Amino acid sequence: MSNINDVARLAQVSKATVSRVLSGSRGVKEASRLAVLRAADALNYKPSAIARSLTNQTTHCIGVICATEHVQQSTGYLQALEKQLSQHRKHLLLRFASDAHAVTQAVDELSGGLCDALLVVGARFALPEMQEEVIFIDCLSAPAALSISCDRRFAAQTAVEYLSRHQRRDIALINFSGGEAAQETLLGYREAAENHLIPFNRQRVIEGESSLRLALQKLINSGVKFNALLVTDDAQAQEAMAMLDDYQIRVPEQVLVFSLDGSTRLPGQAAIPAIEYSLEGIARRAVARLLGLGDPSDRVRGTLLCD
Amino acid sequence: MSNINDVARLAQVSKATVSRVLSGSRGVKEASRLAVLRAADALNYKPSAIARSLTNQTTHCIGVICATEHVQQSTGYLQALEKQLSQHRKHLLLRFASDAHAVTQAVDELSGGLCDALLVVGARFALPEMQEEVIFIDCLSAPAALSISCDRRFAAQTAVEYLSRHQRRDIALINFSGGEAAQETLLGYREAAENHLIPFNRQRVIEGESSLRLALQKLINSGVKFNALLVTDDAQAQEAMAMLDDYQIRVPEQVLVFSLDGSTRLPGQAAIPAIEYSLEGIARRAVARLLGLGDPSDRVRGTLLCD
DNA sequence: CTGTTAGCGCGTTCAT
DNA sequence: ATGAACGCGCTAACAG
Repeated sequence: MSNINDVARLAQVSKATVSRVLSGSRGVKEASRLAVLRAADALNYKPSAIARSLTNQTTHCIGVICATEHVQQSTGYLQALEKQLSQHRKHLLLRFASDAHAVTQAVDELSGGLCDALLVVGARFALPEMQEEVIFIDCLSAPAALSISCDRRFAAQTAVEYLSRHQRRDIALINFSGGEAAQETLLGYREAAENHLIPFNRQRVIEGESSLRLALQKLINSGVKFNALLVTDDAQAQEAMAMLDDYQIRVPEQVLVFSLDGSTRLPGQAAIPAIEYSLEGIARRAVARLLGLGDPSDRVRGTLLCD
Repeated sequence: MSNINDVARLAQVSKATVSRVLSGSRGVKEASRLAVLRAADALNYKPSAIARSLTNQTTHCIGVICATEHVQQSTGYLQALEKQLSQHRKHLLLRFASDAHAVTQAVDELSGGLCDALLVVGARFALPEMQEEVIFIDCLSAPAALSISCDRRFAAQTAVEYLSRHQRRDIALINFSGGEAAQETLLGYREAAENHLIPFNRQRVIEGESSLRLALQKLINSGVKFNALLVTDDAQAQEAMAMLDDYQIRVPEQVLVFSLDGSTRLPGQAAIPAIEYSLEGIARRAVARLLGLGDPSDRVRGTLLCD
């Protein structure tokens, strides 16, 4: 592979001029400009990305750590992210990690100057603190200031309104097990209920259970009536439906299951009503934040999705 | 971020010694070894991957260009590849590309010294020649010497044997539209048929049609009888089944559809018999080839998959 | 407008 | 065993 010196020699100019032409090309005589271009072309010269990185202290690489539980979910994100990144001439360095330890390790290995920044996607587990420049997408337990966060309050409100409109007023909620996401969701749920004159019944809200099965079990055991069930995502919805089926409770006739996040749903999957977030929108914001643009307090609003 | 000079200064040795200690070479007094280690730890020093790359002329990055038509297919490959690559301490630079032009562009952008090698996955379209170091996975129209290729002959044989065992002896084949893959598949089909005393009927083999619909149309119009249908992959199988349904032909009672490649099947998808290739095995071979190991003529054999 | 010089951070001689 | 010096390929600052 030829380097900048070869081009300079062939074009009869100095390295600096070659660099100027190929980088910002301002303030260069047209004659030498052409000479450089011609020489570069003749030698099939490609500037070395590494040498550039060393000088500029920037690699144009963004590390993406996929911590998605169900790998299928990651595909949509990856595609959306890659699209946004390549539009900004950034490269995507991919890494999968299925637990906190693996994430930490991935962060370590990617932060030897290899990446300009990191993105962690879909971590459902507790994450350790990190000093690197990291943005979190769809992660629970991540500092809000560094997260692309969904407007969960809005989602819950929208869901309750939809259900109310469909004469489902006994709405149960199996919430996130904690954190801001849980608070906001509950807030939206209560607000919308109030607006629609639906009395609040604490027994219909399950929080803090470690698994959906336990939560739903608790709900059913409590004996409280419900004809709609709000769950936090599609995976939960699937589980819930399977379990309701075991209990001979018909879906959606007896209980309408609603997913508060159906964004990573696959084409062939069962269509239950859900709030859907635009992966492209999320990716766009994430990339904007990486570039220092965008407002951290800005939240993504989902769309009601029902056939 | 601290650099090698800082460490050298703090450890009261020269850069060279620091480098020796951290690069594992022997011949360093134990005292200075410890001093360096201590200093590096104190400064939280990480050698710069980029500076290393510049001197070593190797980045440990492998570019992966996903040209998969249905993006869901890529997930399995990506996961398998990332696993193998990270085991060899390599990084995965991801790129999606949906046509030949996009692939070319991706190759261009990734080959400025940024990657040590490239991997193209799942291209179903014609690819241009490229001079970079590239390995092709699951691509049609790629030089055999650079491909991780499946033993299609074996797959077709296995399929025919399976069908014959299930009393389906009128086996139609909608083959690849050309290339070595088509030849091998046909070869396997004929060999197995011969072994099982199934007479060969050219009308049952459709080749060179641009789409499955056209091919199947042609097959049906020809009026030839068939009670089994071999197609090249799951996407084709889905289409075929939809079309057979339109024709009121019951699957599998009247026609058993068999997919010659069901590797990237999703969990929830309809289970038809298929040959499945181990994504891990494929990824392993691909990485081995990148590292200069492995035998180019070695082909991956699939496994019969039926519920 | 252009050439020269000095790094970016590290690995690797080559002397000592 | 170890330090000084050079080079990887490129860009930025400074002269001219």
